[in-house]
Amino acid sequence: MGAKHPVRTTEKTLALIEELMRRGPSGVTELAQDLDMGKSAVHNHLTTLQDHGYVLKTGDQYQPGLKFLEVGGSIRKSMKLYQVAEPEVKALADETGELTNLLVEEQGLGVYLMRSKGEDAVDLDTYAGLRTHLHTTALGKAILAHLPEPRVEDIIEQHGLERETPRSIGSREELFDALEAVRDRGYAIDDGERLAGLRCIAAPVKDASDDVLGAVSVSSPATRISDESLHGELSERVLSAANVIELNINY
Amino acid sequence: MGAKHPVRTTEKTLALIEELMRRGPSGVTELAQDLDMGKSAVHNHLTTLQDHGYVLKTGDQYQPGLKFLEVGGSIRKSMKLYQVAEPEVKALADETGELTNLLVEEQGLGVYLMRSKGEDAVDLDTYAGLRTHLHTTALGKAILAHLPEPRVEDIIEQHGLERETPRSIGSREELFDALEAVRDRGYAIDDGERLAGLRCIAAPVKDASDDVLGAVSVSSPATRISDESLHGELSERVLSAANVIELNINY
DNA sequence: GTAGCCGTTCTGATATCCAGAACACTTATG
DNA sequence: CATAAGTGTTCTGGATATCAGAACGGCTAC
Repeated sequence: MGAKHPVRTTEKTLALIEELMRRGPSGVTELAQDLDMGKSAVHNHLTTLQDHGYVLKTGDQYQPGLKFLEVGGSIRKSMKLYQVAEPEVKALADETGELTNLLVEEQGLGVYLMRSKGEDAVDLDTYAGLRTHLHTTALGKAILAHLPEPRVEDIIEQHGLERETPRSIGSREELFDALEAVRDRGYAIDDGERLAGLRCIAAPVKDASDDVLGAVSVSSPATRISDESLHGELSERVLSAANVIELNINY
Repeated sequence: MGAKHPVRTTEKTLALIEELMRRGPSGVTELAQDLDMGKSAVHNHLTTLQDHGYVLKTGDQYQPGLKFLEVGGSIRKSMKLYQVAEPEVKALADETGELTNLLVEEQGLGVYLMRSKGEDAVDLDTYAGLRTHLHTTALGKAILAHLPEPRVEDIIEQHGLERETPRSIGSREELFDALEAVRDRGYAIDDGERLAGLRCIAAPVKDASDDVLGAVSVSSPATRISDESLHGELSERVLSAANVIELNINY
């Protein structure tokens, strides 16, 4: 997807922002070294970004500013799926007491749109905006299972099937078997594949023409959740939440 | 705060992003017209941003992508105040059943870091990342009241004191009187100043050296909240939440 | 006191951005 | 069904803005 005529100056600005994110508050000299740019160039970019609110300066340290949250928050708020799913995902967290999530696919990756913590929820280090490989989570598998097959092939091609933990999916065959199972059951599970001792169960949200819009999940420590409840009450709850969202999204 | 040597190309990229936010999904030609740029320039910028995930293309329409949420979410997650305040603001919403908020000051404006909806919460169109003038909300007044006076003068100079509604603060004198009252009471109120029929009550969060870090608030419809509870139970709850955050933030 | 950091400013050679024209394609329209 | 008018995309070269490097001023350290 490489641009035919990329704007190199813009790419430098973006690289600078991402470096700032990685490093946190930083000085001009260290950034210039890490990015192989002159100090003056870095300084020009930083002050320009500062003028527009994207970068803050405190003392001699620069850091990314909350303007990014404004842009991101505004985009999320404008998404129909978020608008109708938000109260349902929250309700699901309150009902179950667990951690619930909403994921969408963008450019072949999963993006968490929100999470909601119930009373007894585990504390994962996911956050709204976080990106993840689709084949490594129940949420992602729920989405992949309902994408057209050529699309899935594209995504594998683009992002690979890196095995994140020993238990996780790491081959094309494993993945397609898993997706088949998801379609049969109606929901996807993750039994310690991403994090030992953590179980997730996820259901897809589809629109009127059966295209998948995203997925909803519940995450729970394995100690708290029996096999029966995993495939019984809990899956019912997740499927029901997904269903309510589907109904509301099609008016 | 104008940069001495602004990077004009970067400014064009940022203008493009903000235009995309305002308009939602847009075509190349309309963007070029609105921004007074050539079509090829707009196209080059868009494809560059797309390569890096900041812009998405569906059909012939471009739109801003969730990468902004990733950057913004990651910044928020790295903020100490957010980490310790998040569970408290949520607990405050559960206790009171109302809408609760967390605001910080950045570049003279208020930025909502989060909001949490209790069972009976009103539905405002605020969202995480939204910016607001400090003098127009209880949250903002709670912060202004505890900033050094020269800083407050700077902010007035920079952003003015536009009156958003007839009841809201619109002069330097009104503001300083209000801030004095906030310091006396310990909390700030907004009685229909921003939205008719909406009452807010906000308390500042300060660090060990008494610098203000942000503010916490509860928003409630006036019909549900008497004068006694406003200045009694409810203010106690907000102050208590702010206090817990202060304790936790200083270890 | 002076050596070594830092961020900031300045300059001009040079890399690159971008207007405009041409192209490919789809959708209106007579 | 032709053809006109819209779209996004590609290409080019001359104008322009970017950026390396050097110089500056303000720190802190020793």
